[in-house]
Amino acid sequence: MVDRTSGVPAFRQVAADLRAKITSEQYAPGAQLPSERELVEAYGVSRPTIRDAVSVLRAEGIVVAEHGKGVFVRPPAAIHRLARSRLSKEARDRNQGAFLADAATRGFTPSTSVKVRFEEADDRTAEYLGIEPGDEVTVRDRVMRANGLVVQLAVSRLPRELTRDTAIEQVDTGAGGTYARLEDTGRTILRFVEHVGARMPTPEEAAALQLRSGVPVVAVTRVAHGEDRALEVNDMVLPADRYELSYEWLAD
Amino acid sequence: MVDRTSGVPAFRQVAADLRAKITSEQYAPGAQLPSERELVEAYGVSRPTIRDAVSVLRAEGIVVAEHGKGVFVRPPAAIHRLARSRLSKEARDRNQGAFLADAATRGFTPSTSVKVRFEEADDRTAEYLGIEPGDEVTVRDRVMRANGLVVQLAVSRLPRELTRDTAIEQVDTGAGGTYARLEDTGRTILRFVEHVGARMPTPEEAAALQLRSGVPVVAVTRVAHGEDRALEVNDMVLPADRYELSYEWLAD
DNA sequence: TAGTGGTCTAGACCACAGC
DNA sequence: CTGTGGTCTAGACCACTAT
Repeated sequence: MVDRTSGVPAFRQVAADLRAKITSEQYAPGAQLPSERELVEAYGVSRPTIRDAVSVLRAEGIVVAEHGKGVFVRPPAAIHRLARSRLSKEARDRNQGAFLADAATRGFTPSTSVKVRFEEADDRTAEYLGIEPGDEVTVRDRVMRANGLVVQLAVSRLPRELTRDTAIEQVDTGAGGTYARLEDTGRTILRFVEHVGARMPTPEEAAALQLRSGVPVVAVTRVAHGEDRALEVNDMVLPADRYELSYEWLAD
Repeated sequence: MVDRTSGVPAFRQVAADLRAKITSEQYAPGAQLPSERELVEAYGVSRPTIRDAVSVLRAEGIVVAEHGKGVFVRPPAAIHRLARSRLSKEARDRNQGAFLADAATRGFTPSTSVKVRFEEADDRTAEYLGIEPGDEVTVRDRVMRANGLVVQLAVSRLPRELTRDTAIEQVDTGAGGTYARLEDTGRTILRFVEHVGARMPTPEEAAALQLRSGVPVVAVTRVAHGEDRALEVNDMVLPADRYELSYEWLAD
């Protein structure tokens, strides 16, 4: 039952009570919550109020609703750790790039869909690549799947002049991937910089990644630098409930 | 007006229409949306339906509601870049640690509240620190502010045996911070590992960080390793709309 | 005082899951 | 078929902001 004199909205009281029962494992991971109509009885409020309470927990990502079945405590997802050291030259030479390198060390079957297009650099891309806005860039738009499930979206952009007459402008870049083809042309990759942030997905991303509500995405922008210029900027989007990034460096 | 024959729920149609007007800058960043009652007229649906539509956009973090004033397109927040190279020994020696190092290079006035306590290691902490669950750990719980605004929560845990009779068990650890005191005892920090993920904040975190709805947090777990063992595990929580982490490494 | 968003009710009907 | 969540209505009153 809710306290009508406390000043705290009824739906927040219900949400807090349900949350407490979840964190105390009175409702364990995977367990079903009482139905909305049962909660109406239990707390003495109307169904829209119960739905407001449940939607708070859904936005927090701690429960999921399944139409026709019920509301369930979200079980913790299996976290994949992506170690960035996999981008070493040695690892690149062994296979087709960072994503497949990761697949190889784990048990899953990777697949990738690639679309190649050309566009004019926007301000942000131009800044990262050290070129002028409007300059032509080669865009490799990739959807990566593990066992058929979409797990990552990635969009690479390179100055067109670096990719002309190379397999980078083809869907299949061959062994070693984009980075190997860049090195074929005499460009050496010396340094990587990654910028890591998080945000809520766009509706398109939520659909592509099959994200449940309340799950943010991790947005990674990786810039590959050569001897005298930036060679590639790669924008990656990963579901935050399935991935964790690991970085390691020496203290001095 | 909504299309009642499409099968798409009315509130999603309204949300999609408003979202399109926002991304096309018909409603520019910072601009006020029409009031809910005006939207009721414009789309020919009831107010709860309009509120459902707006709450979709709020969960996506693209609008913010201000009680008594209106609903506004969220302007892009200023992003602070936290470069992890600031953890070099040189930088540590110059000041009191990573957070103050960051403040020094920017214009803001930093302040920190610290609470020290002791507890038994849980499974996760024990695993990171290479100790047994139940072993005593020293916990430094910190709230970091920039110009008074809470910008980061951090909880450090160290094996108690490493901190006994050191300033690490005091609120003020002195020049160079925790890492410098560890090195005073002859422990050298050789390696850092960071695990980066994202999730929706708990209600406590949302309150402490003054997070608006629809803003995730970036969760960083940093482990500092010495010559033969892990010395510290630090769990940090940052608001994703204000921070971005930068990592840099050499390709080979 | 007027306008805004926030909360809440008591229903109704629909769509989906499972027996 | 029953029970579940999903959508929607037409109001009501409250709390906050600004004039």
